[in-house]
Formats: sequence, structure tokens, C-alpha cells
Amino acid sequence: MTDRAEKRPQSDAILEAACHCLAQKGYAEISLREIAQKAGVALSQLHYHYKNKQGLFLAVLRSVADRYIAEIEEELKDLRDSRALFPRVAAFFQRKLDKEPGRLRLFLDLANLSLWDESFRPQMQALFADLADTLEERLLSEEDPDRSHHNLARIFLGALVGISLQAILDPQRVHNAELFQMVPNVFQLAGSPNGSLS
Amino acid sequence: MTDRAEKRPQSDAILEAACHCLAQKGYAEISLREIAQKAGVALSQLHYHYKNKQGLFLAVLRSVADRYIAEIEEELKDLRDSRALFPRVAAFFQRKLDKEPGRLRLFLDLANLSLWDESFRPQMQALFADLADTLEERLLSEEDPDRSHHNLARIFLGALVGISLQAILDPQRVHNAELFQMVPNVFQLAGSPNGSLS
DNA sequence: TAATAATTCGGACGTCCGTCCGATACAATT
DNA sequence: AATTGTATCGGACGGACGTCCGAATTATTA
Repeated sequence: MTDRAEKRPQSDAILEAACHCLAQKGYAEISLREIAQKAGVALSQLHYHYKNKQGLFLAVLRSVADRYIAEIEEELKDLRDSRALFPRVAAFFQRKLDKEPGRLRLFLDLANLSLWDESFRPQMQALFADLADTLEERLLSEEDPDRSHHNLARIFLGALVGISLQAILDPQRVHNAELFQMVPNVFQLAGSPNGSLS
Repeated sequence: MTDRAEKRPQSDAILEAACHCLAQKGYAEISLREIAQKAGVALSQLHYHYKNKQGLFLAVLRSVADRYIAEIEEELKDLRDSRALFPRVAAFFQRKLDKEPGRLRLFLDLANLSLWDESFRPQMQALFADLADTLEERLLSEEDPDRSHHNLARIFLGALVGISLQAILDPQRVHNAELFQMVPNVFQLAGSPNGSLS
């Protein structure tokens, strides 16, 4: 009867440890040995489950991306008024920043990693594209599907990422509460019917 | 008469090579040996001029920060109408992205590095703070110096950084020309007299 | 139960890294 | 010219890294 209690596949433990270590020290400073130790596993097992370092961190990126998209869609699944879109997403980012800054740092690190290593790029491109599409869909759905809507979503997303970067970098000077509350006001005006966004 | 032609201090050559290598491969993948080779200099000279790896890259960060601030201020030195502020800065970023994407990647990499290594953080914090202040000063100068102006500058800056990240990451899908032209329109509305930015 | 496959482990291999020492070349000063 | 200080070099040191092999263990199948 002591059947599958805590009987989680080793590969999952490794993946979780990799996320944790990565969020704590960043890609440039992390070593596979630390991850193996954190997971309570022999170093060689990382090579067994994920061919190599690149494979492991690709799995991390996939996991992080899936979870982010799921969380955003969960956040927006009962959205009625499209005017509530920006405030909700901004609040979502602020909440993430407050409660799990490590995961946001992890995301930023993976984005940076994707700038340099082509293997990671498609996955990160897809993540940004999916997020932008998710926002675009909810943006004045009764209007013509102008491309400017997609661009507006990209800009909004960019602003949130850029603000998060500044907030993590300088929590003393950058008060994220004020900032994140102000963002929707800036963008709400641009989402109005006067589509002067050519 | 073959006096001081090309007689540049070795430390400058190293710094320049470090910038170049860093913009090309990123911090996580670069080695001091590559930098020394690029500079045409013995490896030990890096340790001679800049105590260690950290010292060298700190110098790189200082150099990059100084140059960015100088360029932005040069760009805005003859600014008359504050309404032209956002378009100018946005165009500045777009131009940088088009003509020297490497330097923008270098900047993003250094920002990311500063997220993990405390030694770099104050310098990068100061860079963001200076840029935000520079924008804030030019933002409706005849109005009360509300803090919301500083926050607006931070958001604008964040948007440009976030857009640059997406554009470098996915040049295929992200058309930076459209995006950067649209940004000022979004923010112009927020800079209007109706200061509904609490 | 015997045989086969899938996991897990410890440990070693070769490589590359950042650091730094001792020697040499150059410049400046006396 | 002799001396002193600075600049430059080659090379070596210990260590950490990613990778991967061969054995041991566990699970699956026949």
C-alpha cells in the first residue's frame, strides 16, 4: 500500500531543481552539478534524461512558457469587458513580481539566453507571439482585426517586461505598485475608438 | 614624424575588444582569452589593466552607459516642443536597432547580468535612472513636477526596451518600424493635460 | 524464475577557464 | 650610462566544467 506516494519521475525532480537553481543564480553562473545536487540525483542522470545542458534548459524553457501561457489564459478566461484587459494583465504582472520575483527573473534570463543561442529562440519567439495573440484576441473584439491591435499588444507586453526589468533591478527607486497601476491608464487611451495608431 | 599615429593605450584596445566580443557572443559564452586575442594582446594584460573579469566588464558597462547617455542628450539637446520628445526617443531606439543591433544586444545582456551580479547593479540602476530623469525633465516642463511624470518616463523607457527585446528576438514577426512609430502615439495621449494618471 | 530492458550510480576524461607569477622589453629619470 | 619604474609577454597552476563510460540496481517481460 505504500504504493506511489511521492513516486515522481526523476526527470521531473531534475526539471524542478533546474528551474529553482536557474531562478536563483542565473544561467551564466549555474552548473549541472548544482542542479543534480539540488535534485538529489547523480550528475550523470542529467545526461540520461536530457541529452545535454542545452536539452535540459530547453525543457526548462518549454515548462516555463507553458505555465505562463496557462496562467495568463486562466486570468483572462472570464473576461467580459475588453476595457478590463489592460488592468488585469498589468495586475497579473505586478502580482507575479511581488510573490514570485524569482520566476520573473528566470523568464528574463531565458529571454536573454534566447538572444544568443539559436536553439532557444523559436521557443521564446513562440511564447511572445502567443502572449501577444492572447491579448490581441481580447482587444476590442467587435472591431476590424487591424494589425495595429497586434502591435499594441506587443507594445503593452514590452512595457510590462521592461518595467519588470527595472523593478527587479532597482526595487528601491522603482515602485512597481504605482507603475503597474499607471500602465493601463496609458494604454487605455490608445485602445479607444479613435484609432489614430497608424 | 611617425609619432603617435595609432598610439592608443592598450587598455582602450582591450575595452573595445571586450565590447565587440560581448556584443557578438554574450557574457555567458565569452572568455577572456577571446577578448585578448581580439585585442591582439597577451591574456595576462587583461589582469594587468583590469584586476579581473569583473573589473573588465564593469569598465565595459561604464563605457556603454556613458555613451548611451551622451547620445540621448545629444539627440535631445535642441528639443523645443515637449510633444516631440516621445517620437524622437522612439526614433532614436529604432535607429539604434537598425544600425547597431549588436550594441543593443550588449545593453540587454549587461542589464540581465546586473540582475544576477550585485557588482554591476548600481551602475545599471544609475543608467536607467539617468535616462528616466533625462526624459522626465523634458516632459511638460511648465507643469508641476509630479512623480507621475517620472513614472511615465519609466514606462516609456520600459516599453522601448521591451520592444527592442522582442524585435531582436524575432525580427521576422516583429516589424520594428511600425512598432516604434506607434509607440509615441500611445504615449502622447497620456502626456496630455488631462492628467488622469494616478 | 530466468532473461531482458530500463534506471541509477560513481567516477573518470579531456578541455577550458580565470588568475597570477617570473622574465623580458621599454621608458624615464638621475 | 646606470638605475628605476612601467608595460608587455609567455606560460603555468589549480580548479570547475560538460560529457560519457562501465558497473550496479531495479523493473519488466517471457
